[in-house]
Amino acid sequence: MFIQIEATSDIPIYTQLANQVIELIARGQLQGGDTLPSVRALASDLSVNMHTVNKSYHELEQKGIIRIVPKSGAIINPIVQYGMSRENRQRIIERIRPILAESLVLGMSLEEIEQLVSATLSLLKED
Amino acid sequence: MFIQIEATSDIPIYTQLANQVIELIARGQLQGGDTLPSVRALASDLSVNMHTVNKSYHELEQKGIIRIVPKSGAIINPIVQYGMSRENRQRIIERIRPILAESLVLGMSLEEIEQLVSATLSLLKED
DNA sequence: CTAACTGCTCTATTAATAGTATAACAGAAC
DNA sequence: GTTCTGTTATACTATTAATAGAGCAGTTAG
Repeated sequence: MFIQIEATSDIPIYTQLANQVIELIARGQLQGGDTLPSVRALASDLSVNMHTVNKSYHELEQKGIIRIVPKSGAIINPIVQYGMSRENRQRIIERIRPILAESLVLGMSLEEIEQLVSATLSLLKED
Repeated sequence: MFIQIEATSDIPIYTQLANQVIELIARGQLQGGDTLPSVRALASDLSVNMHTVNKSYHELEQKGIIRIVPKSGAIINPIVQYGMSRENRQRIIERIRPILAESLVLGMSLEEIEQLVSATLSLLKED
């Protein structure tokens, strides 16, 4: 698990952590069935508090990305193709919408924005 | 100016406000040269504190979307086509990247994501 | 079986952020 | 000249982020 936390970032540590786990899954370096390190182990590894890692794991669980088995560990859910619920889809739109609006206002064309999205998606698939 | 604030939202008021101004500009309902209401007027209008509106305006100024003339008012900058700086572009990517990664992990295909982006961009252009 | 490890809970503290509130300053607009 | 403007300063409350330590109870490995 290659995870790096930037302490100076304005992004909360537990969000940075969740985002990086998500990227590892998107990239295939973590797969359904794989287990995440214990909250204590990862906290120690990152020099971060146990509760911070715990909060991160629960955020991932709430998103439906992992499941947490009490007294045992955190397991990555398999990616369900075509399993995107309307709620999830709506949540994604609400998060992406202000960013797209800002891109338009900053002078990007529709084509430029779509190209930026494609490029970023490709980036996520690289090793 | 049709702006609505959701007090119960987990999104800060000043962010909601800035996002809605940005959408109004993207939609063409606000154009370069137009002025925003005074911080006091808008604060009173939205039943919100003056400092909250002030913070919102400064966020918009920092993004390069408006300029604030001291003792005068806030004026919307014209949209500069092809004026997207590398810094702005990078900032957009960093914000959109974790959302795209999550979409992939939740089971969306590349095509579905690109379609969702296009649909959201169209939504932003509607009246 | 025992010991180590696990997620979970509880309590506490510190620091930062969001929002409100009031007041005052000085320039702009009418 | 009065009103309105953005700006600054201070203060207070509430919430969140992060750390810290302790303990509980189930799981797992030796």
